Formats: sequence, structure tokens, C-alpha cells
Amino acid sequence: MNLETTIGTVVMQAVETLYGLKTELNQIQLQKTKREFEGDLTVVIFPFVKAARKSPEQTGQEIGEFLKLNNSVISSFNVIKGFLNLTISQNYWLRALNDIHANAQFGITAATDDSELMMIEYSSPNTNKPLHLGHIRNNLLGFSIAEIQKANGWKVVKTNIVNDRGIHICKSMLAWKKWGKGETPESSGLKGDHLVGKYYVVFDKAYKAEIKELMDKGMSEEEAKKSAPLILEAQKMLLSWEKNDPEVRHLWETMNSWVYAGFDVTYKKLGVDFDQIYYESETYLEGKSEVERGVKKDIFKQREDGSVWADLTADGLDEKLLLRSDGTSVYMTQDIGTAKLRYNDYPIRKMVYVVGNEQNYHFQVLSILLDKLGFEWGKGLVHFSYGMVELPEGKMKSREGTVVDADDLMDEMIETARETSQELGKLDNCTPEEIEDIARLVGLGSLKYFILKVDPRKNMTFNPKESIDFNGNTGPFIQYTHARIKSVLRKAAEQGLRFSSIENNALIISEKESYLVQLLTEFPSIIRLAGEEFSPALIANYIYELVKEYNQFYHDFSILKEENKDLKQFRLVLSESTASVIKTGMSLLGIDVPERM
RNA sequence: GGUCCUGUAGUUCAAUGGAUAGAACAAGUGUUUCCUAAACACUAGAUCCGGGUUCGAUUCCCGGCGGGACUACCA
Repeated sequence: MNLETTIGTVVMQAVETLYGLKTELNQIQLQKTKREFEGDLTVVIFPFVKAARKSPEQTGQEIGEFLKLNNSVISSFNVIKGFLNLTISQNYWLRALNDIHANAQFGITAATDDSELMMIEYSSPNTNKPLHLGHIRNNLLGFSIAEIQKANGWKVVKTNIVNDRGIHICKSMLAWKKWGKGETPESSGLKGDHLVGKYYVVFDKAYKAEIKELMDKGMSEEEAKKSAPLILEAQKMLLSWEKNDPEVRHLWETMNSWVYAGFDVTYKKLGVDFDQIYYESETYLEGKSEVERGVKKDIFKQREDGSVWADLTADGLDEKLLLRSDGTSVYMTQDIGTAKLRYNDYPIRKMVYVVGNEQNYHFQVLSILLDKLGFEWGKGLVHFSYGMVELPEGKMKSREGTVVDADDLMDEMIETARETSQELGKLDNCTPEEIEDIARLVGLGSLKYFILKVDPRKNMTFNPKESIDFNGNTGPFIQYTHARIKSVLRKAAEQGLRFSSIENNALIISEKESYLVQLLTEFPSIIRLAGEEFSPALIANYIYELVKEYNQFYHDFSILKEENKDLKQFRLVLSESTASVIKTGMSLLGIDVPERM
């Protein structure tokens, strides 16, 4: 039983014994005592004042006395206004720290054979252009959420649906065919995804020019967009693709293989991976047949022109297109097909889609449609909807060339980390490989932490110049603390110090030290909450607070030079446990921590 | 127009309905004969506006105002 439950239970007994008030455990408001007051945990007294028919101070006093009498964990208490501040005995903290130290997997609940399966879809790129800053937020959130759910005892399958077909792919293909002169990644020296992206831009430019020309001849913009020769040709290409035209298919396969090779490099560098990848080209037909099944079962309606619609007006939404009049599929069709395949492949209990908030409507509809089609997890699917990443000058726009490329960004961060290390002269004794390794850890740590510390739902601003900060509330700050602890532990090992557990249970420790232990004990409940709320930010903010506290302790207290052997032992155990929690916590964010930096 | 999200120091972010709204960056000032100064300490600075519910509201509700997204036979 954890501390909160223990104390909460005694508080329940107290108010029932003293005032005859029956309450539930979750009605007891327990919170950490604010730093400016004495105590570790605080009971909010206001809810009991009515039943007590006494002042908040008096009520607090009475409950406090009851608690102290009935639970040895509480060593003293004080009442300020309606707040009952409890001081927990040092002995309790020492025992708690021993437990933490003995458990290498502290905070983690491993999955068992009986655990249920959560499938998490993230990344989901289009194969017509390289990944950018927005994808980075998606990938980091998806990966981190998967790690967090694993730590909460779920079986997790990370999945990716690659949007490898459709008109946008045909645009790149067409431009390459017309103007590419056989250029390949090898011949151009360009990463495959960047090469294909280049031709997507080429298409867009030429298409825009055609539209302008037609408009100059007096055509309306809408009409011009529809009748420009290039777009007609791209549409024709899509039809040829659907008819399995060998030449189109071959070009498609070639260009996609370039893109995949490029994506692999980016994913690997970013440190994310997938257990199962689905391709839209393999799921959209399944989607069509699911839609047709829906038509037969009268869930969907076919119009005279052949198009198929779902009527969601009863659900407060509008009508949604599922198949075009020419029989081709749309985004929603594909998502239904993918769901069907996944349903066949895995015993999914919970399905999570990590997709930007501009798709809120889409997933609202998808949830209803899957439910109508009989997928048991349809109704309860989680659209993990995150906010946009904006630049100081506003939204990223590919047309205006303001898109921050994922590969470039990672390289820049790593380069900056390398320069900083050099300036500080920290790694003069390391091999070039070690230096490179640390630069990579720190550079990526900075980027990842910067993105994950923010509440996922909120739009966030990323300033490519100013956001690369290695001081303050940043990844490197946390990594640095870990490295510093490791350094102390190495020195302790050199001196042959042993500290597997704290032996003196009567040891007197400082307030700062007991507070650090208290923070460590909170780790499991933070992981639980992060899982329930789908919020890596909770983990990030927790680790930051822990690290800040530890740094103060490190500054104010000696570890290896402490003369009291028991105290030295305690501080080593405390430090090692802190390092371990930092490492575990950061791993839930997909961030590695170095041994030295 | 409708639906959804959002509004906190100069800036970027925190705060299960609780005590004097926390940090970081930027600005200014200190701390290394001492375990890594990528650290620590100090100074100054904020809840968009108006109502309501409550012992208590940054948080919940209503109404404004500002920002964003969606509302495609695009993905």
C-alpha cells in the first residue's frame, strides 16, 4: 500500500470516528505540502468542517491528533488555516529508499501473459515528401506514449500506416517522368525522400503556372484548378495505377523504395520504430469491400451516381463520402480497410491514433463508422490529438519554403551539441567515437525534451535558433545531472565503497534529503497518470523537478567527503536511485542519458 | 455561419477546485584551494474582459474579445 492510501484510509477512520462522517478514499484531498510550510503531506480539512461543526483549525487539530495516535508513519503535524500538514517519519523515508534502490525496474509495471493489447498508430507519412518538424512531434509523441503504456502493463503494438498511393504520389511521379531525366538518389546524391519531395515541388510550381495561364484567359480559379492539363494527367495516372498498369506500377515502386530508404534513415536517427507497418496500397481495397458490406447491410447509402455515403446526421454530424462516383476510395475508406486488417491480425483491446488535431473531425467520424461496422474498439478508439508546431513567424508552409526538415534539424542539434562540448572542454579524454556518441545523445535529447515537455494538446512554438538551449529546463540539463551522478558513483567504486542498502535505520537526514526520497516515491504514480492522460509532458516535468532538487542537494551536501559512514552510504544510495529514475523516466520519453558529458 | 481546441511574466512552458500562481530563457548580481560551473544562489516581472457556482476559481459554467483547426468526390 502506498503512503497516500495508507494515510487516506486513516483520515477516513478519523472523520468517521470523530464526526460520524462516512467518506470514500477518493474524497480525501491529499496533496504535497507546499515548500514554505513544514511537513510532507497535507490533508485539506475544509470538506469535513461542516460535519465537525468546528472551525477549520480546530477540526484539523483533532484529525491530526487522531492520525498521529493511530499511525506511526506520522511523526508530527501542524495546522495552518484549513490545512493539516503531516510530517512523515524519517524511518519511513529510509525504508522507502531502500525499496526503490533494490528495484531496478522501479516504477515499471511489466506486461504479463494476461495483459491486454493496445495498438498505437503513429507517424503515418505520405510518400511524396520528406519528414518535417510536425512529423517529429508526431513520432516522438507516438513512441513515448507506447513506452509509457508498456510501463503501465499493456502489451503494445506500434504501427504505422504509410500513405503510399493517391493523387499526391502521382504528382511526384509525373513530374519526375516529365523533367527528371532519370535522376536517382545515387546519381544526385540526394536522400531518396528528399529527391521525391523535390519533384513534388516541381509539379506544384508547374501546376500553379498552368492555373495562372488559364485564369489569364478568363477562367475562374476553381475551374482552372480542375482543368489544368497537369492535374488531368495526374488523375489519369492514378486510374492507371488502380488498373495495375505495369509501367506506372514500376515507377511507383521505384520511387517509393527511394522514399522508404530515406525514411528508414530518419526514423533510425530519431530513435523510433514500428512493430507492424501497413501500406495504404494494401488496405484500401479492403476498405472498399467493407464499405460495400456496409451498403448491403444498409448502414451506408449508395446514390444514383454510384457514390457511397454515410449519413451521420443522427449523430449530430453531416453526411460523409466513402466512395467516389468513379468507385475510387477516399481517406476514410482506407482507414476503415486498415482497421479491418488490424482487427484480423491482432486482438486489439484499445486502438490509439496519434494524429494531429486538424483530423479531429475525421476521427470522430471514423469512430462512429467503425462502431456501426461492428468493431468492438471502434467506439472507444483514442484519437491522440496533438497540436501543431509553429514557427515564430507562424505556420510552416511548404510553398513558402518555411518547412523545417527533420533531417536538417536533427543534424543541426547534434552539431550544436558537439560545439558546446568542445567549448566546455568536457570530453578531452574521450575517443572521437565517444565524442560523436555523446553529441548525438545530447543534441537529440535537447530536441526531444523540448518537444515532449509541452502538453501535447497545445500548439507549440519552435524557434530553430532560440529553442536550441542546453541550460535550464532542457534535456541536456537532465542528462548532465545523470552524468554527474555517474561520475560520483564511478569514484565511489574506485574507492571500493559498498552501498547496496542503508543499514542504519535511525539515521538523521536533512529536509532536502527526505524531500528527494519523497519525490522518488512519486515516480510510479506519475507513470500511471501519464498513461491515463496520454501525456509524456507529465513525465518530463516530473524529472525536471527531481533533477532540480537533486542539483541543489548536490551543491549543498558532500557525498564522498562526508565523514559519517552511514550518511555517506545513504547519499550514495539516494544518488544511485535518482540516476536510475532519471534514466528510466527519460527512456519513457525515448531519450538516452550519457554516462559522462 | 456551425463544430472543436486554445488564451498565464518580454519570450517559451507549469500549476487533480486549495495556502503568497511555479520554472526556464532573456536582463542584472554573486558562488569554484571542494564529488563535472552544461551547476547553485539572489533581484525584477504574469492569470484576455465581464458575470455565475463555491468556504475557496488560472482551473468548472454562461457571455464577450483574441489565436488556431475543421466544416473537399485532397490525403
